[in-house]
Amino acid sequence: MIPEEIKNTFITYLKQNAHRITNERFLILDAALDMKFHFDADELYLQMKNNYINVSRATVYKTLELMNECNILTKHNFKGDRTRYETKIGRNHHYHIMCITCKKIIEFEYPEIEKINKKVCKANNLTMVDHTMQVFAKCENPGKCKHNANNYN
Amino acid sequence: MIPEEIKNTFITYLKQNAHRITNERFLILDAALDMKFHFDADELYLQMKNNYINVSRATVYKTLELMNECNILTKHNFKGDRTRYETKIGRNHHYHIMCITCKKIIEFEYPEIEKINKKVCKANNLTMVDHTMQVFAKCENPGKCKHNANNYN
DNA sequence: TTCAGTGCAAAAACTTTGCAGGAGG
DNA sequence: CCTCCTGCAAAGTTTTTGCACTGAA
Repeated sequence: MIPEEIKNTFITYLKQNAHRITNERFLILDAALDMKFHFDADELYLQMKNNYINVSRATVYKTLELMNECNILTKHNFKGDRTRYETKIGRNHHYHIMCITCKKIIEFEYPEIEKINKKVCKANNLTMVDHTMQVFAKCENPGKCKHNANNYN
Repeated sequence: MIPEEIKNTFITYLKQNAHRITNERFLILDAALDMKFHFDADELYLQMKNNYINVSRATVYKTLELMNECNILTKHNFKGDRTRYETKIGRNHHYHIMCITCKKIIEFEYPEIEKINKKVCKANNLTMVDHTMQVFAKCENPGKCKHNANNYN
């Protein structure tokens, strides 16, 4: 079930940009919101297939891009890894630390960073639209990671 | 001409990790240091070819990875674009704003962000190794970007 | 009715790998 | 002399595209 507010955000964006309202787009939005953590296009496609929701890979890629454009999703890249997505809904802006030892990801919030970025953009006659930060770190004792983190995949 | 200090950093890293000291690796290091801005593996490969320095693409990819590991280079990704590299030599850590209107890139320094990240890592029993941030912004009047920026490519 | 969206497969773009020959330690 | 490195081509991975058909407006 897609929250009304998000659905409206999506519909508004589609209409404003002369995109059509299609059932596939809502199926993909719904499935993306169900993904608990970061995911990539192919994972979402397979997840949907698993649930007998058949849309093509091409449509998944295109729709994720639309959802990124209207700020329902953020894209992340961790140094050359495939592009991963994350829904923004109900979440404050946050950053990612990847443990280079165990590949797990820790998230943290730090509102001041957003303020800094907005300020710098303004000083350059720009309006900030989005920002992402990836921090890479390692455990003190490799092989025995004790930090509290999510699985990457 | 590769600065002695960088050369030594590279050699030390190679030796410590049982990698061999080869001529190709120095050719690629040299060429990478000559690149003025961000570049990707293929651009570097073609640039070298242009200068009649023949090494294979595979070797370029592998060597860039080594140079990243020993902190001579940083990797960046701008939302799904290909992996781009940047030499760290003689530069403070800095961040990137990409104008989504004209695709140009502005760099800025802000040492406090690094401090914040180190602090957060420490709080999670981690040691920060690296970090990258990409800010996306747009001009006030699209089509007439007046900010002072570098070409992306 | 019209034109954007879809699915499919094929292509493109980027990166890694296997292997045979060559060179560093 | 034993490995690791290199170059090449081939394969792998991820993403985009062309095209005929379908369906939203």
